[in-house]
Amino acid sequence: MSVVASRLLCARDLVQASTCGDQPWSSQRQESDTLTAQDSEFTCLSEVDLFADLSSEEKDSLHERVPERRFRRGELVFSQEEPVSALFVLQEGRVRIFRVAEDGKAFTLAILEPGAVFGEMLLVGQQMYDNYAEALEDSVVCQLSVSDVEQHLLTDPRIAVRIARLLGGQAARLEERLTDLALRPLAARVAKTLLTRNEPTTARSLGARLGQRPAIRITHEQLAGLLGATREATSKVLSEFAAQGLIRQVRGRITLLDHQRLNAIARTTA
Amino acid sequence: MSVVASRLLCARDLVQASTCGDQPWSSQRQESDTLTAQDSEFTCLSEVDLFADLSSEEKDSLHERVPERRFRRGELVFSQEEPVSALFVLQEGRVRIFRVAEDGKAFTLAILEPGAVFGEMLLVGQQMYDNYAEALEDSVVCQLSVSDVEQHLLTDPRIAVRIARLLGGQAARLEERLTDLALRPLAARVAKTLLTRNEPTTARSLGARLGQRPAIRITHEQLAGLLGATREATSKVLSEFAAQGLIRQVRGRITLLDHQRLNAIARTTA
DNA sequence: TCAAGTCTGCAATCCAGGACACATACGTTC
DNA sequence: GAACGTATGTGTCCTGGATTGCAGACTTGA
Repeated sequence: MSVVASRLLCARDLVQASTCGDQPWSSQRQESDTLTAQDSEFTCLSEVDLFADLSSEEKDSLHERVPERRFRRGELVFSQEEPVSALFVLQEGRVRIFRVAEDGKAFTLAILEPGAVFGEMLLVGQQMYDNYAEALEDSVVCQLSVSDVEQHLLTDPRIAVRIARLLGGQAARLEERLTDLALRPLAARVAKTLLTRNEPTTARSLGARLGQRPAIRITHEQLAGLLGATREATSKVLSEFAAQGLIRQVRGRITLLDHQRLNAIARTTA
Repeated sequence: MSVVASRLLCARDLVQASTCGDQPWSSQRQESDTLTAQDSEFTCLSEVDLFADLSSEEKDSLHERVPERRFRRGELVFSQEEPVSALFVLQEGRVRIFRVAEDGKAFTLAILEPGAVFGEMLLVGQQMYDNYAEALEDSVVCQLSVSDVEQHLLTDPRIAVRIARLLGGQAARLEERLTDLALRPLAARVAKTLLTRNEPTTARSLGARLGQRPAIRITHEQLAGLLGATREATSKVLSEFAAQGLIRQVRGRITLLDHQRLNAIARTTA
């Protein structure tokens, strides 16, 4: 049992990544183009249901004190050397939360899309986390400082409930993944992950909301890290899926063709 | 990769279990005897830090409306047929939370000791859980009904924060287990689990607090279920540990002898 | 337009644990 | 104290994935 090697090194020395060149969301854009043009411009706080209960004045006032930070692909948003000191909202780009074992192997806890909140453990005082967060592409995050959090969030009962809900949902999903990892073969986990990844969970997958499911943007390696499997094994499963017409693959993105059968595979046990 | 078979059947038809005969906590008793004699008599609410912020009057008032329920060893506290409809506090006995896959294999999410709160997902509205809860021995639980919860807990900001903390801690532990399952060999997981099980986490492991660590009360099979491994594989690891003088085993209980080396093994990766 | 890095495919080999099949021992019961 | 159920010890065989090594296709930056 083990996992993708993606040594930390990879994550580190990628401080080049041109700011121009690649438009990370380019393809998504193509597909959801007809929608609102400003869907990559949201204010950190709107659209994030953690703050849904705040009036717009409150949001504005909070928003003013929220610095925005940019990370280039490969950069670490936080790590052990630079522990979580704020609550983050991913505004643009994609971020991977992961852990690294002593031997360098990594396991991915989550791959976040815009609208996601992370660093939430800060909220509940749990600090002992050796989690890392890496920008998978050039990203923009807003960070609420600890004091912001304490003043505006923990004191507000409406938000406290939202936080509880957030963490509850998280725990639920973790329980699910844990039992899947324990009880299901790789193929099932692959299928399941693809299916959930395909759902519009985050705040702004506008295109998706219209049934216009875009391709899932993920590489075999990223998927493997999320599954606790090797890239090779994951690739094999995906190839088989493709051969059976369940999915279509194009370098870095996967389109689901047969939800039905994928679902069946996801429920597989032995 | 897979797991203990303990078909659900086992959990069901155990409706005999003598009420007299065995005193579940008998051995613990022996070891913490010198302490307070009423440590198995706590009021559901005191000692449970979820309610720590309530005044004793509040606790009393709440306590009156809290029915106590007894379950015999093997009985299900909740299941899919009888979904979670309340928030439970384990007062006496031990309860196992688990899930069952389509093929009958089970994975144990937690084994709870007195003072533990469960059914917490109810708190955050998440309902889609196919979790089961089974009494591992004759047990007593208090149950707060949904309306109790809504009136007294969700509305109270102090408690909302406690809930968030509870769920946060849970998520943290799940993340840990998930990455361990993905990255560490069985032996490491066994060692780690033993070590954490040995810590006094729950509200009342009074004996333990004095460094007087009692034996861990768990069978190989239960441990295996918790680890996502087979009973056989788990047994083998434990035998090796015993042979190396790391632990001592007596039918149904395990005593740790060499925390040092166990810790080293727990950090093992390949 | 070329070189370097990234992503995916493929195959051979290895091995931790799973699946089974028993055997023994302990404890509970009557 | 006989008998059954539960807990543990072992052994064999078998397989899903891990490991390793490499090759071809795409992308991207300069």
